[in-house]
Amino acid sequence: MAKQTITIYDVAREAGVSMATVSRVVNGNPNVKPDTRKKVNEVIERLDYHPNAVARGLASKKSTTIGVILPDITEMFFASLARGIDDIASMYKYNIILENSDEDVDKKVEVLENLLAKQVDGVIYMGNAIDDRLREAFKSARTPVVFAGSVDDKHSMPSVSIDNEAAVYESVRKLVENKNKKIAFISGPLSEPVNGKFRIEGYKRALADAKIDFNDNLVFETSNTYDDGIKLASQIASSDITAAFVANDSLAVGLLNGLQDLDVKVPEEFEIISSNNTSLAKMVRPQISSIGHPMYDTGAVAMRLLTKLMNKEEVEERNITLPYDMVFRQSTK
Amino acid sequence: MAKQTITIYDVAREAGVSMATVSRVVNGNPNVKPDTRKKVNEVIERLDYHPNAVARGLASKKSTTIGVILPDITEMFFASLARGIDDIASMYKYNIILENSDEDVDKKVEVLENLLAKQVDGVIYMGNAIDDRLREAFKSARTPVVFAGSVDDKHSMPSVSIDNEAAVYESVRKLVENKNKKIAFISGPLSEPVNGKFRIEGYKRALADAKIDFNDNLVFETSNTYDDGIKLASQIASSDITAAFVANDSLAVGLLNGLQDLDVKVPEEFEIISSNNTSLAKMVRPQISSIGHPMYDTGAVAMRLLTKLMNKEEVEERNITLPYDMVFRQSTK
DNA sequence: CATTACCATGAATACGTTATCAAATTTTCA
DNA sequence: TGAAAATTTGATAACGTATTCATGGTAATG
Repeated sequence: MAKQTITIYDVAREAGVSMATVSRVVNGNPNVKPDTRKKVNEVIERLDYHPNAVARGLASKKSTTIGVILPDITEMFFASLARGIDDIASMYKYNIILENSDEDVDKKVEVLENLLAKQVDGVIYMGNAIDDRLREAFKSARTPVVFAGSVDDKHSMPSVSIDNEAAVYESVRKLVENKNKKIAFISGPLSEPVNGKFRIEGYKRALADAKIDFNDNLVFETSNTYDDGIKLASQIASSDITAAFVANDSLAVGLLNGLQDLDVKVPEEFEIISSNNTSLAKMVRPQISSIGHPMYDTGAVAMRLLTKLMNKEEVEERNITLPYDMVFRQSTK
Repeated sequence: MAKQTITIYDVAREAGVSMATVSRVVNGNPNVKPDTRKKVNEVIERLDYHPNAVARGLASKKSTTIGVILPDITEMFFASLARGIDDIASMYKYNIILENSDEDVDKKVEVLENLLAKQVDGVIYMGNAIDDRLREAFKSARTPVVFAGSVDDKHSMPSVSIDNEAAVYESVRKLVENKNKKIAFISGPLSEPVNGKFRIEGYKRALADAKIDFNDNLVFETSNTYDDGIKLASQIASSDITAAFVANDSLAVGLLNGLQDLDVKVPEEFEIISSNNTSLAKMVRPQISSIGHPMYDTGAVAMRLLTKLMNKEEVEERNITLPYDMVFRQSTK
């Protein structure tokens, strides 16, 4: 009953060839006579032989596995990216080892070492915070790494993302055009470059273009959660702010619902533009205007870039910027 | 520059011991003198030695990796389960290889074989459809498999889930108590046992208890998407149906928004109870009453069960049913 | 002090492939 | 037809670790 694992050696013996030949057949090496190929394939079929990927990995030094590090798979944004990655990965016969980092530095480094120990052929990193220790770990790894959905602000790593500065600029300009004078900037931690550097720069530039003074009191640093959006609502409602750019959809929905619970009319009395345009944005009422982040494509392109790097192909550009679009819905006039 | 991989052999030589001893130290084998352990550890530290997990896997026949098969990681329900799985997995030092199946039978079988080739120590399967071919593949695998979030209706596989029949019964009973006579049952494919068997049985039982005749025209079979919920709305609105159990949150939100767009008042004119209580349910207005499915816990418990099976520990019960709770919000009176 | 039991260690081998290189076979071409 | 070239094949050595079994050393026992 206990059918023992059948190996390449069993196939070789049964087919009357050497294991080298079996290996060639399995790997599609052209240097094998059609007759023997057929014979070997028959035996493989008959014995139901499946190559052991671990042994193969040891011998070839390739695992056909890549590591994916992300903050939290339950965040729609990262799940969408992950889906794009996985689809392209499986197209190229790679598997994905998923690791949730919770944006915890120690955990990230640990997780990376773990992945490297497993001999992954490449790593895709998602997440906004990146500290020197992690950057160092990435650099000393002999394994290609691609950032997806964010860029290392020092541009030391290959990456795929959108131009967040421009996208936020465009969003805020729209709010300005709609006659708003007091426009809030609401995001997660400003320590993350995407917020504290790129996005806020876009915000400032749009204000400057409109000759509106930047006011620190209009910058709200919170977490990217629905609940924090709700909490923020009363504070916002009791101010004279009339519009906000919100860097995350869940956060924006929280704010939206919170404001409406306080009888603030959106968009008549308050306008909102969020970032990412996850499915959430069109599921709430009023539907939220949002920066259309090509999430799936970002993952897909990142994975494609990674395949090139793993293959040591020449890549023209290591830092890829994907186009975004502005999706205006009912949360703006 | 090109720092070559340093192996257990390098450590052994440098520490003046055999590789067997190094292996013992690395694996925490108690049979090693404290002095030598210390010495070896120092060398490991100094050389920055990291055991090669692939070689280890080949030698020990354990990969400390498990496979996770799910329909689509971008569905909140599965993402939450996956998160629970991952947290427990990393607690037990396992890694997760993620595979999206898209509920495609061929792809599932292929994906499973791929996972087995990679010598995963266990598999967690999520998804509602399961055909004989896949069941056969699971059974012939010498690797433990656990179903999470669904049960094989033949109970041939270990599983962790809630009692969907009871949960739907309770939901529909609530709708009956609220004086609804025409109550719709809306779900994804009835070919999936969770819908076509468990959930609809609960629906029928609740109707029978209330002496309401089961009417096939009140059963709507669709897909679990927001858009299909929207589409369904006009059909529902033009009928005399006054309430619905909806087997999926996205679908329910689509229906809710669709109805409201048609000026149907929820819950005054139409009541909705959905299944799963993902974060979506409380993000829309009115908030949706829902079956509180312990998604994270389901994943966590499934993973814990899997560790026991991989460890060949005795398990008292292979089919675990987790408690759910009913979360009544504003979509019911 | 001699004997036994136990603990710590090392040598050698297995794990199942791929890769290298030489040998054997076939094909080509003058 | 014979030599050279090209193609196909096999023997064998990695790959980096865990594991088994034997052995030497040390402590315990009488």
